[in-house]
Amino acid sequence: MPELPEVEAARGLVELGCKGKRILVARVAEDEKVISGCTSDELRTALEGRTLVRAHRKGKYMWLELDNGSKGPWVMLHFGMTGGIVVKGVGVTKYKRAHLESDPETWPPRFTKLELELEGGGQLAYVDSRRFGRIKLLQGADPLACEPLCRLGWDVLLQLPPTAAEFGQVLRGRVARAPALRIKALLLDQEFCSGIGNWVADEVLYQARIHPEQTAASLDDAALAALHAAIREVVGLAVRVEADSAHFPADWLFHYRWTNKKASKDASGRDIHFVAVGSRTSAFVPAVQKLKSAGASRAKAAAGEEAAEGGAAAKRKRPTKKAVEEAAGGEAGAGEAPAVLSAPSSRRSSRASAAAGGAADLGLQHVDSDEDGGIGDGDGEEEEEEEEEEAAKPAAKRRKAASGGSVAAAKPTRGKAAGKPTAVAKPAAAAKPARGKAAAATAAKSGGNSAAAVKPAPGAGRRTAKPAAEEEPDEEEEDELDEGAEEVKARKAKAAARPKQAGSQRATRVKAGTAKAQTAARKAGGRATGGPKVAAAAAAAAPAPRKGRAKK
DNA sequence: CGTCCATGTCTAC
DNA sequence: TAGACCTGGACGG
Repeated sequence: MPELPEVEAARGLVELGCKGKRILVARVAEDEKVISGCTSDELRTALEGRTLVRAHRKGKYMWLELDNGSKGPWVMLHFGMTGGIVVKGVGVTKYKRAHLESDPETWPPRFTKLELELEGGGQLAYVDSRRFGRIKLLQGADPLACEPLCRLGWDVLLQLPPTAAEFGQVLRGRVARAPALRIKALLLDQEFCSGIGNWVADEVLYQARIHPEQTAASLDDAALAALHAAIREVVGLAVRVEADSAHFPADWLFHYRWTNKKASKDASGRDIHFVAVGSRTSAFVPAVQKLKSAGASRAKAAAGEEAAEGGAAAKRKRPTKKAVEEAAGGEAGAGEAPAVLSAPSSRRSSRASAAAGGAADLGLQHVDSDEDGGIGDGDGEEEEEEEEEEAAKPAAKRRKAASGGSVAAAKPTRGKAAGKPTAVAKPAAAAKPARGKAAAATAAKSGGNSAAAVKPAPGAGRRTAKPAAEEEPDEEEEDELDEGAEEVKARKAKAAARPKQAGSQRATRVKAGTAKAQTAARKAGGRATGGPKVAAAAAAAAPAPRKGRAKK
């Protein structure tokens, strides 16, 4: 999810857990989707025996510097939507992502694609359930000159133009060639600036009070200045709290946009609307973020066009969801004084800006010059964190209120999420669909994803026979299974205590998987070689493949 | 069950 | 500017 703040947090995590340590063993999953551009053996070889010197980052990409004389290769990591780093014993506390929360006992975590065993006993894993993430080797002395990285625009944390004026200049320069480009789309364009993802973009626009569909070219100086400040503030703060949303200010839109219940409202009770910009959902608050079409609508706005605004937005989002119903609703008088928004915002702003500004300066020279930096980047800001924590409390409360009773379910759900996978996945983990169509027919397609897909190094692991040797699971898999058994017990106990929903749902799912697994053969091919060990178990437990989901 | 949604790229019509 | 690519969770029936 990683958008810049989370990747930065992951970078810090990697340095925290691995910097200066030698990599004794590297296990790489047979997943040529995620491990791209090189074989898993090549990746393993590049890592084993080397010491991790540093972890660098630009935008949403991160790469590892090894003690190979800076001649490469460098190990590049991208997290897609669901990727992340887990450090045994540490990662769990650092990361708040539900899908990364796992029992410390469970190792490697589910969906591990790369696992490092470090000297001194530390262990680190790169996980990615959806497999949109990428791990690849970058050759040469300058990773920034390599393919994915060389196309990235300035990093929004380290290379944000220091002044609003400069920022405006850069932005206008880019926009000159695309007068119709909407600001949201521009912010998401990694070639323009790197690191902003969907939620950061929405948050930034919300704070800057700019409508996501506003044409970038139409933004005046004031708007650009607000945008500049908002980027600095949102990104800076998110990074300082290590991307832990529990520490985001209570008034951030972030807390309200995903409360999948109809009437979403922001911290001040204003309606949140949704529009698709560039095929991504944009959440915004029409009461604060008004769409103004250059000049012309100036008059309109003056003429009290509030309603029209809402209406327009509603129409656009129409295709999306049912949030339309409440489109017409109030707004009438809601449009005023965004107290919460402006007051605390500006208050924080000054300090946040100062901090981020410094980073930006450094960044302009060296993208990754933040050396020790990263997480707590720079000069003392501890006090501020405390403050954020304070702010976060109300956030949690409000969130509950906003999402109705669903929160009650959300909590347990999480628990379930953490528990269920292991239980269900254990067996699944042992399954590795083969490439053959025959195998494809039987094996559910979850192979490339399982922790067990992590193949031990030929030397270190032991038998790495051909996929043919499907019977016996790797020793490490066995360990896992054993280990899992106990946990399953514990979890069941817990499950019993929590709302029945969770339990029954789980059962249902498993069954569903079975049924589907039998029918679903289709696209089992692809990654995950390794062989269909325990295909039966797989069929029984592996979540079945979803059919084409061409949403229409 | 089925349907929709998701923190991100990448690629065709 | 729509799909594709993948998988899991929430929710509706």
